[in-house]
Amino acid sequence: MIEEIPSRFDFATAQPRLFKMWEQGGFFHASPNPDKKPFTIVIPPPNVTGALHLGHALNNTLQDILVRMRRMQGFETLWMPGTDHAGIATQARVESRLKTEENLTRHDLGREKLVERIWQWKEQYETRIVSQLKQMGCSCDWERIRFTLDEMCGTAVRHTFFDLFRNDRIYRGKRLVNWDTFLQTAVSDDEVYNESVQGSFWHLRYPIIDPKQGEPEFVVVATTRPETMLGDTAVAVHPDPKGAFAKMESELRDRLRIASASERAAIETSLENIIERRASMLAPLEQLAKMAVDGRQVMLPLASRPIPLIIDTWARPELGSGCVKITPAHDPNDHEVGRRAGLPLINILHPDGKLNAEAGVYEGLAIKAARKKVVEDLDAKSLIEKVEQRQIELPLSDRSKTPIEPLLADQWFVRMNELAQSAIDAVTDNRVRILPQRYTNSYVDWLSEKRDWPVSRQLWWGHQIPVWSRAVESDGELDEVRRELEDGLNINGTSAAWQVEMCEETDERKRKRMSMPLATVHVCIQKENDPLEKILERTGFSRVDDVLDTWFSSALWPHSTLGWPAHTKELAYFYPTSVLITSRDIITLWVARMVLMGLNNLGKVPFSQVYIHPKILDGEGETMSKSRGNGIDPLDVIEKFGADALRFGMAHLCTETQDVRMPVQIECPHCETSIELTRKNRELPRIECSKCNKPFATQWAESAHDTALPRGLVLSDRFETARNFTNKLWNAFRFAMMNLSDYASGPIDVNQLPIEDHWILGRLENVTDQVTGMLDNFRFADATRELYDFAWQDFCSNYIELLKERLGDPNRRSQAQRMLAHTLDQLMRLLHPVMPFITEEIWQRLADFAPQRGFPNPEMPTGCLIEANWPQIKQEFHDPKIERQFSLFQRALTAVRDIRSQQNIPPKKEIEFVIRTNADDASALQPLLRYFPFLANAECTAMGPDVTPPGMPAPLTVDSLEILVNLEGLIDVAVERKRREKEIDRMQSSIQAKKSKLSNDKFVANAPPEIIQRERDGLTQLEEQLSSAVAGLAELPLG
RNA sequence: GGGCGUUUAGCUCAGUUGGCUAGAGCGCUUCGUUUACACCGAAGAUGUCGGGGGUUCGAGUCCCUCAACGCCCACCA
Repeated sequence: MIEEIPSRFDFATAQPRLFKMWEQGGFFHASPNPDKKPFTIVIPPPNVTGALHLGHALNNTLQDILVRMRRMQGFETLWMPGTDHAGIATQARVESRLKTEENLTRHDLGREKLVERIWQWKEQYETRIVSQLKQMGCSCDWERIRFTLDEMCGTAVRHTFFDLFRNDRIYRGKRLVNWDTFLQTAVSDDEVYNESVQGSFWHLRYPIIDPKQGEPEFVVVATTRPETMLGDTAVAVHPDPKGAFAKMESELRDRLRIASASERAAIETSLENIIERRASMLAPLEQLAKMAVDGRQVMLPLASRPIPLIIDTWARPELGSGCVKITPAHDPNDHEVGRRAGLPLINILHPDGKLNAEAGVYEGLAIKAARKKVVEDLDAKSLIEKVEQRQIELPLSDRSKTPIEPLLADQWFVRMNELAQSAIDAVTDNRVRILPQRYTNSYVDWLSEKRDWPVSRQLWWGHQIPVWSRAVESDGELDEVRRELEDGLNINGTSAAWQVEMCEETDERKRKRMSMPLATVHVCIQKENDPLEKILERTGFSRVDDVLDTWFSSALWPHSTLGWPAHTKELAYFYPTSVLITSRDIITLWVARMVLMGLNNLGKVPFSQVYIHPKILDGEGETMSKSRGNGIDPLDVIEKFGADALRFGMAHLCTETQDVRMPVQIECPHCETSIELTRKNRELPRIECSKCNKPFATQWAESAHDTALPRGLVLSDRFETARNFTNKLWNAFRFAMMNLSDYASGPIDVNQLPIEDHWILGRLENVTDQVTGMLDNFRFADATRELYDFAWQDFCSNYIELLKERLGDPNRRSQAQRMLAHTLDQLMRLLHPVMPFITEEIWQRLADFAPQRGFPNPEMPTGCLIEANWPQIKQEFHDPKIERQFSLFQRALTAVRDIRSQQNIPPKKEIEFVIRTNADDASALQPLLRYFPFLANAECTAMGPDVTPPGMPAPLTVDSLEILVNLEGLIDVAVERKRREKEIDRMQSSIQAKKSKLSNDKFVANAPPEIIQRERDGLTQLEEQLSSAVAGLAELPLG
């Protein structure tokens, strides 16, 4: 019979079979049930840009653990699955593939066709992601799967946008955006990264118009982007250089006072620089500041435009020339300066990165060419003071890897003032708790800035902004449009709303020159395909092309997926959700926005707890990513170690730390040797095995030569422990099967249970209590550790070993079988959330042999473990006395084994020993003595306070026990002497430490009495043990 | 510049409110194939708890300080 069960768990066939069973059994599906309490988690929707990585595996494992536990605890449990359309990321992927495979741009294809292509891509990747999640065992309600760009989410997005628009929380404004000239779209700040490159720093001379006696001829400004000078509209100088220098100096001196030694040198250097600089620069800067106040101008070279000299604190006297050119349309800081000073904005760029008509003769040149030409022309006029070479931080687009150009563009914004405050309040008054708590700081800090949220993106993939706009050129036209909207169309604000955006530029001539309309009228329509759309289009309105930031729809995820704005029964029952589990990098982007949108739309926070899990780094401390070649695919781990091992491994490393390191190996497909992946070898298309010397392919394999080779799995040996654990469980189950063939159900008589049964029942209760509490508090690593130790040590190594003796005794066999079935059953329940597959498999097979089991009376549990009851927390068997006695037994066992091992006594050689101990412990240990022959091939011949030591006693002391093993005829005197001397040494140093502690008056006076008593007792015991050990050593023959 | 975190065995990490003779897994050494399991069992070795100072009867744990590493945010004409 046992031959039918292989000695290793065949996870590869069990996983799909069990998952199908759960899915078909409808266990994943949740629907409102008034008899139960709801437990809801919404999945952080993975982007449809690619496959899931190990971070997702961690994130989703943790969610499934909670979901499965709550389901077993009797909650109506909904885990809402779905994916995110991930706006720019997805569009960029599809566009770049279009380029490489078909040499087409999105403009060749057109909006509709491109979006169609992206939908195809989405289908493909969504399928893949869902399959990955299912292979991991994720018990989401797959019938409810959503997509942030599907119709249901779209309705929620439109309602939300309309509501914000109507309540004046949405506006259009000019804003400098990070413009990607390659993709021709704005990208968000977090899609920009900086690269440090060697670059030039040009110092340009702008001639001063009509310099007076004693005034300089030029003002010098410095820049890394000289071509932007064509858009300059001022030169700024600090209004009070003297005050600025003084302030800097005093600040530095303050810092110097409290600085640490290591900081001192740097501060002193900057202090010297400031003082030196003030000496040479103060007078000229003050002169320039005065000229600025007098309204003087400089001549902008090449463009030959006079531009004003202005004062602004943005010009920092300590930097560069102390003066700064102001290009409001192409630099975020300059834009602010321009706004303060009322400067005109001159945009010199086309969206494709070529210069426009404002650039005069430079029109049509790309930025790079324009820069070269501008520098040449300035040089020809001797207007370049100097060129420095230095390290420059160059902003690049994460999507196209091309330089970012700040560009002024119309963008839509959400006013954050009140919304942000509501989200701050929700956390500060604990309606939402973020764990670990330290992350609340970044959440609150970020929201506190209350910066308006730019929500428009110049993309085609996303929720198109539901606004129709019309430019208005005169006051009369504006009145006419107003009348039409108010009277003609009778827009009353319930299903459409409108705004008038007046041009910031009041000078009509300038406005016309910059072709800015007097005003723009925006109409927002709540419902899709409203007839109003057509009417507006007939009257000169056109729809805004932009789509919304992907986070706009993600922000609605907890309620949009439940059907909002419809008043569904799901929404009423499952919202607010219970917990959100996510990673720290999207606390601001996502978590904060969900909170404020939940409050805005429903008046309730979307979840009460947010658990932030650690980030997984590779063995060198770097972020894992596919592009770096150090990313682990969860499917590789599942293939090699099984889904349960993946999950256990993930949960096991989930401590409260912010990062976790995981060394990455690639496995040779020929001989299964693991080869460490390092910075050196991780980007190779093929690797040669260090053991069998055969080559194999990696993810980078491209040439036919390489792709023909078998691919190595990218893994981490950190999953081996978990895999071994699954196998240990499997074999414990095999053992049970072997011994339950004649199982007969029936009650277990509590009064007849031996001490080891009391002990395991107590442990079971304790572990249930611990694990439940730990999972309640997101202490996943602690919970798995507890389960691992209990299952491996207590259950397998101790309890099963002890049961073997009873199972061989016909009189005691049936009670032992019932205890075995019960304990295994309970253990499987506790492990199920972490390792659903193997536990379900074992549990079901256990039912074949022992359908009715339980303590003290047998019951017939439900068919599937996934819906079985979570073990109850009782403390009936929790008994410290029994725990202590059992631990004494275990330590005595180890002691006897130790002697055997030290003395090299063959395992088959039976040995004898006696135990000298007090009457209480002796009677407690009595029932366990029978196990020594089984577990150590050793016989305890006598026990009690006055036993006579055997012929050649080898003493060993454990707490209150003195164990004397008879070594007659076995002894290696030299080894034994050494062993005892070592033990005596240890005792002596221990005694010394205790003595000095107890002779310290202050310790005796201050320490709590129980601590002192413990020291005294310990000392007495040690001294007794020592004297007996010394005596024993003296008796030892000399060899 | 502001905020946060980490530093404990060769490696990856635990160590709740100070009471520790500092633990686990992997790796290492020795022994073992007795029918659950060699993805196993038994035993063992390995630590100035990053450095220095302080508080305390007592510090891996609390405070100060120095150092190294990492993350986030801001800024860089």
